[in-house]
This record gives sequence, C-alpha cells and structure tokens, in this order.
Amino acid sequence: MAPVNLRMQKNKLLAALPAIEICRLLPFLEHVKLPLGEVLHESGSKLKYAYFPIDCIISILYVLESGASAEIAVVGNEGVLGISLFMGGESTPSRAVIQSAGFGYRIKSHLLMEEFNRGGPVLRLLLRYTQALISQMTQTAVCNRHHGIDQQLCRWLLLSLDRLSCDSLTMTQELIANMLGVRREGVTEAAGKLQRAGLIAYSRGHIDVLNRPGLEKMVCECYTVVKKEYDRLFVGIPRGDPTHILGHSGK
Amino acid sequence: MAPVNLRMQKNKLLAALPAIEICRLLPFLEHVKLPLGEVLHESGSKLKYAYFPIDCIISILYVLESGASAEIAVVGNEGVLGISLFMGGESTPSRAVIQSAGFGYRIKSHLLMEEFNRGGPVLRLLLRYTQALISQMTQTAVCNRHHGIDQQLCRWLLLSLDRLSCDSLTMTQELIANMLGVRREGVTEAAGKLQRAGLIAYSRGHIDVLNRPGLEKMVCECYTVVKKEYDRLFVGIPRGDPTHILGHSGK
DNA sequence: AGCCATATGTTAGCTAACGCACATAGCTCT
DNA sequence: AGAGCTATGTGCGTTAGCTAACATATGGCT
Repeated sequence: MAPVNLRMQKNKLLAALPAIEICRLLPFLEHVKLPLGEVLHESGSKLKYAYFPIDCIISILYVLESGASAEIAVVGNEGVLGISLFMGGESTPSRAVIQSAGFGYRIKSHLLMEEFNRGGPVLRLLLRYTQALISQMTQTAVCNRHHGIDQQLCRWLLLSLDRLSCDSLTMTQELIANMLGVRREGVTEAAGKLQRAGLIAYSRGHIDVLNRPGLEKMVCECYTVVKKEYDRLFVGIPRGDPTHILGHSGK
Repeated sequence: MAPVNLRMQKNKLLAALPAIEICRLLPFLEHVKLPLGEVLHESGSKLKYAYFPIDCIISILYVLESGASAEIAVVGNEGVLGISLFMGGESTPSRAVIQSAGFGYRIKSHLLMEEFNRGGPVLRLLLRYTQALISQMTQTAVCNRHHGIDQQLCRWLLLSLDRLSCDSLTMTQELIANMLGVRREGVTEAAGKLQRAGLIAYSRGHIDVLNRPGLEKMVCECYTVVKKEYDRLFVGIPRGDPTHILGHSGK
C-alpha cells in the first residue's frame, strides 16, 4: 500500500492544499470503496460525510415526483461531494449516486465544516471549487434546453472521461438515459450514431472511446465552456496532469 | 426621503445583517436606478459592483453561441448579484440583465470581497444565499428538461411575483420567451391558456395576475421546491414579510 | 451446451415544440 | 385621424423526442 500522503494526492482538491492543512485533515480521512449505484446522499437528508473521489465518479441528480430525473453535475477526483455542508444548508434537494465505481476519501461532516470555518486556504479552495461546480450545473441546464441528445451524450461522455483519466467506462444506456433525463431508446440511437462514426465501441454496459478528438469535434460548446471554467478557476493551483498523479502512486 | 437605514431593509439580505455590519457597509452602498434591459454583467467580464436589488428583478442568463438563451436564476430583493466575487472567480460565463426595472444598492466589488473575507455573519449569510441560488438554478435545469411551457411559465411568473411583492409585471412575451429559452409563439399559447382560465390578464407587455392561488395550483413542483429551500435556508433570519417592510419606508 | 436475464436495436404512431409566414390589435406620435 | 411601430394571435408543415411494444444479441450461469 502506498504511503497515505501519496494516495492523498489522487484527489486534486486535497492535493492542492498546503502541507499543514493536509496534515491536519489526514487522520480524519477514511479511504472507502464506492460501488456502482451506491447512494451517498438522498434528497433532503443531512449529509453524514463529505466525499473526495479518487477514481470514481459521483453523479448529482434531481429526481422529480414523477420519477423522472436529470443529472445536474458530476464530481470526480477534481472535486468533493458535500458543498452544502460549508455553504450552510447541510443538505440539498438532490440525490448523489456513484456513477462509476472506485475509491474515495470520506470525512465526517462536522470535521469538514470545522476545517472550512478556520477560513484559510481550505475555505478559499472549496469556494472556488463550488463556483466551478455551479458553472457546470448551469451549463448543463442550458444544454438540456437547446441541444440534441447526440450532443448531450458527447458532452456527458467527455465530462466522464475527464474524471476517469482513461478512455473506457462501464455504464448501460439505461443509466445514461437517467442521467440525461431522456429515454433509453434515445440514447441507443445517439450511441449508434457515434458507434457508426467510429468514435466509440459499445458493448453491454461497456463503452470504449476510440477517437476522443473526434468526440471533441462533435460536442457542443457546453463542454468546452465548463472545462475552461474549471481551468480558469484553478489557475496557479498545483494540480499536475491526472496520469502523472496516478502514475506516482502506482509506482 | 426615508432615513437610509430604513431604506436598507428593503433588501432582505442586507436587512438580515447585524447592526454593526450594516453600519460598516452603509457608507459604501450606492442607491442606483436600474432600468429595464440594462446589462449589469456580461459573460466572462469582471464584475465592478455587486448589486442588492430593492424592487427590481435581475435575470441571470446563459447565452449560447447560436444566440439562444436560457435564464438560470432570478435575483430580487431576497438576494444579491455577484456571488462570483466572494466565491473566488470574480466572473461567471453568464449575463445579468434587469428584467424588471426598479432600484437597488450597489457596492464596489473589492469592498464586498473585503467584507466577506472578515468571515463573520456576512460570510455566513452570503454563502447561505448562494446555496439557495444554486437550488434555484438546478431546479430550473430539471424543469427545463421535463416540464412543458405552460408549467414553466407558471413557475416563472410566480418566481417573479415573489420578488416584486405585487401582482403585476411589465414584460413582453418575447422577453419571457428569451428567459425560458423557448419560442415567442410558445409563450403566446401558454399565456393564452392562463388568460382563458382567468388566471392572468395580458396586454401589450403588461401582465396582471388575477388569481394567484390558481397559478399555484397549476405550477409544477419546481416552484415549490425552490421556495421551500429559500425558506429553509433563511429560518431564524429576520426577514419580515415584504409588504411589511415596504410599508415601513413608505410611511 | 443450453438457459436466462439483461442490454441493445428497431419499429410505428403520437405530441410538444419548432420555424416560418402572416393576420390583427393597441399604443404613440405627428 | 391616420400612419407606423410593436405586441400579440394563428395557422401551417416539420422535427425531435416520447410512449409502447417487440426483436435480437450477449454474457454469465448451471
């Protein structure tokens, strides 16, 4: 097992913290397995933990009374689940589900809140991250309104890939449809187009991206806007490229 | 002219601050007129001021390259425009426009940032407000995805009314269409239905709400969710009902 | 190998919203 | 009063996405 302080760096948010802060948090960070489909937070309930993903993706979705749902943001190793803790509400009307299995760190709610309330670099970093998350949410809203399923699927795929640092993911069309808030058949059709174009290979819940530049050529501006906003908000904050960080702990 | 500290209370966020904080902010708050259509913030540009609406509504919208747009949130006297200032980004990829003319207070960006960075009640209040705003944004996203124009129009009307403390507003169907991100004809049709149902009266850019309870019966859950979330997040914070506060300064 | 659950593909009709073109109606200004 | 602009109402044909039902394919299991 790699030393804890190396593993830590797999979450970019944690990695961006000064050494002093990391050391203080370290004893409270619990390394946990996060299996596909696990619900980390149900709408309206209080969060017990905040989660810092390492190699998993958490999907934040809103579920309507009718059962219809829509994903409004994804959280990967660039972020944290649980902004409502330090924003003051302690809960949100949304559900958080593991969209891609993996590992993460969790920390008890009150500990993160205490750390935030110290007001130093932790506060500033978390707020910056929150703003990036807001831009992801709002851009998703606009994309929902104006763009077709094809483009939304591209956006969704790229957002997911960015958070996995690899070019394949495990996800049925049914689940993607839930995320995008569309029919499963709609996803089948859109995925079929991408497959025929040679951009992806789909097979029973497993997607391989064959031509990422091709996807990027086809995606709507929404993806780019969000990506640039994340980059802009983390300028000057040490992050390193994901493969580099992953490579470190893998050695 | 009413004493300044009474006028102050017309913005609920300012009114909720302890006296000490208000006194410190007072000299820097500028009372400004905000005419319909004025753009307070263009996508990507740095904010020079934060705005605390008194009796106007500010619309936050995202504009796509194609020119298509969608409103993602409204800000009235319950809030403030400029959360990106204290969140750390200093700008957002959105546009802020006066949707309903009126007055507000503005304060220079750096002054609000300094005040926020003191870390006291101002910080906590602004963050709580930000979370409420986030819930508005996300619920709008879901509503965009799953609900019809009729329901969205109801939601939009009620959200606007709540921020005006009266039952009429000045707004062409064309503009509403831009906000909702739909065709003007679509709004005409939806508004026609509401008019035939006796809920509103429409006339050349002026809407009178005749039967608000009726509207509330017809609106989708999205409106209610957002309203409850605002209420929840401001429990224990003195707000008073809007008419009461307006009545005060009008005496 | 054969079974079975699950994932994906395909079809057909339906509806909401779209783009476009044009008709009417109300305000404002001379 | 009349002109002219702007806001609203209406009627097409078109399309993307929906509901619903079914066909096929694949991987795991006994």
